[in-house]
Amino acid sequence: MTSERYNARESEPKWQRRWDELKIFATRNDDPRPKYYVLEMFPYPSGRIHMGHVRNYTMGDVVARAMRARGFNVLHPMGWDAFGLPAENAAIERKVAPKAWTYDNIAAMKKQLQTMGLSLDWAREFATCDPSYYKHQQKMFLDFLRAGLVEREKRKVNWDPVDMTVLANEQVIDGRGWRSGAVVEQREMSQWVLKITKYAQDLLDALDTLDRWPDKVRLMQRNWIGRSEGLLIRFALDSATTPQGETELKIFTTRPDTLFGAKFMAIAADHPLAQAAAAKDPKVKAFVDECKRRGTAQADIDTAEKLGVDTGIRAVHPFDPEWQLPVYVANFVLMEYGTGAIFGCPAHDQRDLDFVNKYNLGNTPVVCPEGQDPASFVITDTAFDGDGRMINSRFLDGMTIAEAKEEVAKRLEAELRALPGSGEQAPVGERKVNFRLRDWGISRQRYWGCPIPIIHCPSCGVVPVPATDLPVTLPEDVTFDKPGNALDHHPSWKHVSCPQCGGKAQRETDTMDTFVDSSWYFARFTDPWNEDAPTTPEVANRMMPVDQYIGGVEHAILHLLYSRFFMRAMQATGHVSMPEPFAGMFTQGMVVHETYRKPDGGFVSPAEVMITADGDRRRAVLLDGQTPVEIGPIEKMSKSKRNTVDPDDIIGTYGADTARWFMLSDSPPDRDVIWSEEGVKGASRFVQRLWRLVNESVAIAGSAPADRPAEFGAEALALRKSAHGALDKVTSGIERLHFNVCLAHIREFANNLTDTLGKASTPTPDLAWAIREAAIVLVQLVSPMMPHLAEECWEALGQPGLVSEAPWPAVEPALLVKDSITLPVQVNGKKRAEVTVPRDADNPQIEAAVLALDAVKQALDGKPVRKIIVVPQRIVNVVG
RNA sequence: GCGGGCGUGGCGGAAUCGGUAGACGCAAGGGACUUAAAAUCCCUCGAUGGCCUCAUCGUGCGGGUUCGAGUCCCGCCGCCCGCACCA
Repeated sequence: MTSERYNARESEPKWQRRWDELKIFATRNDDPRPKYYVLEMFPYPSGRIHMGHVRNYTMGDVVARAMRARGFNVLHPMGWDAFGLPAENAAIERKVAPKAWTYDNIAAMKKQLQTMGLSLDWAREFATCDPSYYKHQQKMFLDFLRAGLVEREKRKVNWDPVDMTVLANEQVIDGRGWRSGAVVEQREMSQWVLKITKYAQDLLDALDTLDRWPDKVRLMQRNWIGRSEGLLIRFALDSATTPQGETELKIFTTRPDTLFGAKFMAIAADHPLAQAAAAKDPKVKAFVDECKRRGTAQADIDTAEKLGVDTGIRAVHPFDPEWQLPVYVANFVLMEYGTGAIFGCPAHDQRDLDFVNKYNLGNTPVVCPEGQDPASFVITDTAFDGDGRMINSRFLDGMTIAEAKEEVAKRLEAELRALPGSGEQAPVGERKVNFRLRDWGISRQRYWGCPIPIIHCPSCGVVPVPATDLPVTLPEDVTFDKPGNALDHHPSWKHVSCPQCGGKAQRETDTMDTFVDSSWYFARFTDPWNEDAPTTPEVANRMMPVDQYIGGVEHAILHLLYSRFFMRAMQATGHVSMPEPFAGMFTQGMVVHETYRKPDGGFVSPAEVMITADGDRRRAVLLDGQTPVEIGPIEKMSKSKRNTVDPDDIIGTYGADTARWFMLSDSPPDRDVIWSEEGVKGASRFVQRLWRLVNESVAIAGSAPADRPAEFGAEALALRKSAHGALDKVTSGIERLHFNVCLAHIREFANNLTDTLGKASTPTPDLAWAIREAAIVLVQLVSPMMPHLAEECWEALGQPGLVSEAPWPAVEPALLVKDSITLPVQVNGKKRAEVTVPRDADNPQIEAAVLALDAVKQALDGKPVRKIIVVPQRIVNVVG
C-alpha cells in the first residue's frame, strides 16, 4: 500500500509516451471489426486552446475510449480549420505572413492538445490551408461546376467606400466599417454560388431520418430551409400610373385567402419596378438609395423601422378591375425571398399592420375567429393571424381559410392573361412551393482562403483551370499595406494565359468561404493519404458517416446544413455514396465564468483575483489583498471580459485528468458549464480519493482468491450489485452522452466501496474477491474520463497490459434484479407512506398491503376508497 | 424583428414513460485527528411551524388537463444562442 499522493505531473507524460510508442490509437482502414467514427468539430488555429476546446475534446475522447473498449474500430482524428480572417488581421496588425502565423499557431496548439491525453490518431492530421488538402477542394469545385451545382449570381455585399473593400458582417459596427468608420453601402457583385437550393426538399425530408440529432437542431434547420406552399399572382398595373415597359407585378403569397383584405403592394428597393420608378421620381430614388445605405445583416434589416414610399404606381386587384392598390417600395421586403414583392393585408399580418398604421392606409379584417361577431370584429394594433371564417370577402365569405385558399387558387389558375412582351396567354395565379433557403454564396474577396480554380478569359469567358494544373496555390510574397484583397494586389499572380485559346487572361482572385473547407474534412479523414482524389470511395463508404459528431450549437444551422449539402454534391460527383455525413450529432454548451471588475470599472482576470468566504457570501480582492473587486455576472469566457482560464495553467497545476473530470461533472453537456476554482478543487480531491481507494482495495483484498467464489455473502453481494449497477448505468450513460450523470453514479459507487472497505479490514475470501472486482470495475469506469490516473491504478491493481486496451467489463444481469421493491404510497396524490413488497407481488397483494397501513387509514379519514391505482414497479395511489 | 433553447435549495445539477422533488457534487456550519495548519474522516444542511419516526408550503409567474404535473397544454416574465462574409 502506498500513502503517497498521486502525482499527475509525473504520471501523465509517462502514459502519453507509452500510448504513443505503442501507437494504440492509430486506426487501420482494413481493421475487420465494426467501425465507430467519433469526431469533434476541428478548431480554428487561433494560437491557444481554450476551455471550450477542453470540454469538446474531452467529451469526444470519452466516447472514443469507451467505444474502443467495447470492441469497435474507432476512428478519432484531428485537424485544423486553418483558413480565415484572423490570419489576415494578424498580417495587417503584426506584419506576420498568414501562412507562418497559422502554422506556428497549429504547432503551439497541437502541443497543448497533446497534454490532454486525447486518444487521437495524429497520423491523419491535416490543415485546410495545406495545398494537399485544398487541391482536392478545387477539384471538387470543378466537378460540381460540371454537374451544374455551381453558378454565377449577383449578390449584395457590405462595401466600405473609403477602404474600397468588402466587409464581413463582423466588420460592420453600427453600420460603419470597423477600420475606416465610413458608413457601409450595399453593393452588388458577381459571386460563385453552390446550388444548395436544388436539394432543399431533400435536405428537409432527410431530417426525419436523423434520429440521433437533437430535435432543436433539426427544427432550426427545418425553419431555416423554410418551405412554404403558396400562390404566385400576377397583378396587372394601371398603365396610366406605370413607367413605360412595365405592365404587371408578380408576387408570392402564402395567404391568398386574405386577398380581399389587401390595402397595398410592397416591393423591394432593388426590384426592377422600384428601379424604374426611381428613375422618374426623385423621392423614390432618395428612398431606394437610403435602403442601400445599410449593411446586409438580416437582424439589422429586420429591426430597422418599417419604412416605405409610394411610387405612384397603382396595381389592379385580380378579382375587381375597379379596385386599385398603391405600390410602395418598402425596406422590409427582400428581393432574395419569393419575387421581391408582396401584397399587404394589414388585418392579418403584423408587419403590414404596422406599415398601414404609419401611412394611414386602413385595414379590413377578412378572417373572423370562431365565436366572434363579424360586425364588431375590429383590428387596431394587433393583427389576427389565427384560424377562423372568411368575412368581407365576397364569394369567399363563410369559408374556412383552407377552403378560401383553394378557391382563390382555382379561380386564378383558370384565369388567363397575356404575358408581358410575348402576348402568350398564361394563368394569373400559379401554385408554387417556395423555400426561404438561398443558394450558398462562396466568393470571398480575401487572400487567406482556398483559391477558386477559374480563369477569366476575354474571348473564352469563364474557363476552369485544367486538372493537371491543380492545385492553384496561394502566392507567399504578398503585402497587406493596402485594404482589400492581397491576391488581387499581387503584381503577377493573377496574370495567366487562357488554357483554351492561349491569350492573355486573369485568374479569379476571390477565394472560397471557409465553410467550404469544413464541409468535407470529415470525409478526408477517412483517407488523408490519397494524393489523387478527395476520397477513396471504398474507404470513405466504409468509415462514413460520422457516428458521433460533437460541437457547439452555434453551428446548428450553417456548418451542419452546408456539410449535409456537400455530401449530397459529393455523392452526385462520385466521391462518396451516401447523403448524410453525421449519423449522430451532439451540441455541447459553452464554458462560462464569473467576471471581475476593479473599482475603476476595468475587468480583471480570475488569475489576479483572490476569493474569500465571508459567511454565506463570497468576496473578491486583488492578489495584493487590499483592492476590493466586484464579482460580476457569469458570462461566456472572452478576452474582452478577461474571464478566461488558461488550460495550460490548469493542466500544469492539477493535471489533465482533473481538468477533464471537472469538464464532465455537474453541468449537463448540452448546457453551459460554469468554470470555478472550487469545482476544480473538488475534481482534484476525487482524483486523490480514487488513488487512495484503489490502493486500499489492493491492500485489503490482496489475499483474494483468483477464482470466482461459488457463493457470496450479503456484504459481497451488495458490493457486487453496486458495481454492476454503476457499470450498467455508466455504459448506457456514455452512449447518451449524459456524462454528468455517469460521474454521479461513479461517485456513488466509490462511496459504497469506501464504506465496504471501512467495515472489512480482514474480509472473507468472497468479500475480498468482490472488493477486487469492484476496484477493477471502478478503474475501468473512470478510464475514459481520466485515462492517465486509470493506467496508474490499473498497474497498482496488478492488471496486465494497459487499461486503454482492456475490453469493457460485462454486466452480470442477475445482479441488476432487485428481490423486493419499496413503493411510495399516495393518498389523493400526496405521499403518505411506503410499502415494501416482493418483486413479483401482484396487484391484489399490493392493494391489501397498502390498505392495511395506518398512515393510509389515517389519511383517508374514514372516507371510502374509490379506486386504487397501482403503477407496476413505480407507485401506488389510493383515491378516497 | 424572426427562428431555437433554457429557468428546480446558498450554488452546479438529478429525477428513461406524467408516478417518492432535491441523487451526486460545491459552498457553509458543527465535531474528530493534530502543538498548529494542510490533508483526511464523521454529522447537519429547501422554507415555515411544531410534539424532530409530524404537518403545511415548495421546481420563474398566472391559468388548465389528470387519481397524480419539474415533466403535458395555453398565456406571460427573464436570460442565452443563431440569422446566410466570425469560425
